[in-house]
Amino acid sequence: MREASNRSNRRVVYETLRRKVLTLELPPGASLSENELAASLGVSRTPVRESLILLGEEGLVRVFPKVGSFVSRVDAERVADAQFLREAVELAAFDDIPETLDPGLLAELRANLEQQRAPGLDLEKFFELDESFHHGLLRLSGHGRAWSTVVAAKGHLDRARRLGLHETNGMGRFVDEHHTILDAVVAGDLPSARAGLRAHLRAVFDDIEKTRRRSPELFASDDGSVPVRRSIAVWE
Amino acid sequence: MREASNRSNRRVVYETLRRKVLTLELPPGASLSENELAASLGVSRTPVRESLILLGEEGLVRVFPKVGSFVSRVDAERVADAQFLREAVELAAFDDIPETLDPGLLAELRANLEQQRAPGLDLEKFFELDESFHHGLLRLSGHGRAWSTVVAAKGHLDRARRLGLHETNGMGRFVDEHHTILDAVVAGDLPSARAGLRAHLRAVFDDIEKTRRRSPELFASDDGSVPVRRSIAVWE
DNA sequence: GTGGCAGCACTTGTATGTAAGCAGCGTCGA
DNA sequence: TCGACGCTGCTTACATACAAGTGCTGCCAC
Repeated sequence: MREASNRSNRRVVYETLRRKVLTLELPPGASLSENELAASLGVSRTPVRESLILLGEEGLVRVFPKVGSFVSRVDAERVADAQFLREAVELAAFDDIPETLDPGLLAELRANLEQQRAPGLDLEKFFELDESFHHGLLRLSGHGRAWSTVVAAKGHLDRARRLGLHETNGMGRFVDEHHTILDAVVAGDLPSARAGLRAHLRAVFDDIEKTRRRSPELFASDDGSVPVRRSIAVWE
Repeated sequence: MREASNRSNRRVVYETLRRKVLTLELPPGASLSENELAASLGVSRTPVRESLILLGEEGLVRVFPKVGSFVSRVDAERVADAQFLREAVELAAFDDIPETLDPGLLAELRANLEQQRAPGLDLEKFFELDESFHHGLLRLSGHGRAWSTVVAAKGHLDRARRLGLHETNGMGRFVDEHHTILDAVVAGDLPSARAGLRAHLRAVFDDIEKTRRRSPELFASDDGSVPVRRSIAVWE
């Protein structure tokens, strides 16, 4: 099956840039010249440009015609929007949890949680497991495909979370909450599962808000002006 | 190609194509050659190609490398996904309705409903008003910005609705439901508003399902094969 | 020193050229 | 008759050339 080849140059460039933006390797405000990126990635401007357009639609990049392209600042409003959307979707999915859960999927979720408990877990690996866990919760109710929309909308939220966890180092608590939620689902106690999930997502959000109050400069809202070219400390 | 407009060619082409796909002026399966479109729109292939990539990300167009680009068939799974997402978002918004509603926004919504009652309402105009109404409901709770994500996700749903309304001609009932919902919100009766909205959205969905059973060929799910080139009756 | 202006360097937007792959069709051989 | 095979014309993917606008920079007049 020749599906739109995942190996196309554009796909590679897009995924590379997206990852770098989300992991803050490309920090908010960073300049993204089509020419520079093309040269450094060893491709022409075309796939780079097409990737920047896609990232622009996602809100992760701002393109100023004839001026330049820049990684967008973390926008508190967009973070709140994404939080609202994901909470709405993940909670609504619980309404459609079937009587008997898919055993294979359940095993997958348990294995995932096991890995979250691994000692010395890398931060990026944790995020990966966290994503997979929440996606799995949606799949339990047959709404796994809605996850891609959530993912596309929550770029700003993810960057904010990374900023927060860099500062608080408190991912252990989130892992505990994951266990509690899954246990409630398995026990068929949906009200508890709902409450637990809502509290979990809200806790993440509150964490972000704390970070925002502590380091407001990271969250300066995008008002349409071109970012000033200064370096900002992103972590440490 | 002189554009006195500050809107880029790409934006114009993108919006034109998107509108034509959603209104079924470009029916599912239609071929979208970059060259042909560029010639007929009076631009080069570049903005056309970039627009097709964006529409591809939205799922409205399928691009087969080295083969061709086609308007995607209405995919029942994607319709269901969009229905789930919009219902989740619109219902969750009701949780955040403020005590006192924004008077200007309320007046806007009432004026909108008034127009929905206009005699001999054009179908496309109705869809426009419907969109605006639901967006307005979100804005009442301060979650207006989440609408754009819903819009981006519900392309397949919109096409399915158009197919359904062409066959049933029953938009009057939906207008009544709009009134009922808004009245409940204004009265502060959120449980009724929630129930009414859910029933409303489900009714739309059921309507689509009826159409699907009647005309399954319009909904053939996209399995990765290139559409066969045959003409299908889209309405009438 | 300072204000103003011209020009340059660099940006994205658009157009076009080149590469490479699939599909359909006609031909040719058995 | 029928199947294999290569040609041909189309497609998108990628590279590059050109256009047009922006903002910095440094020179120059005062």
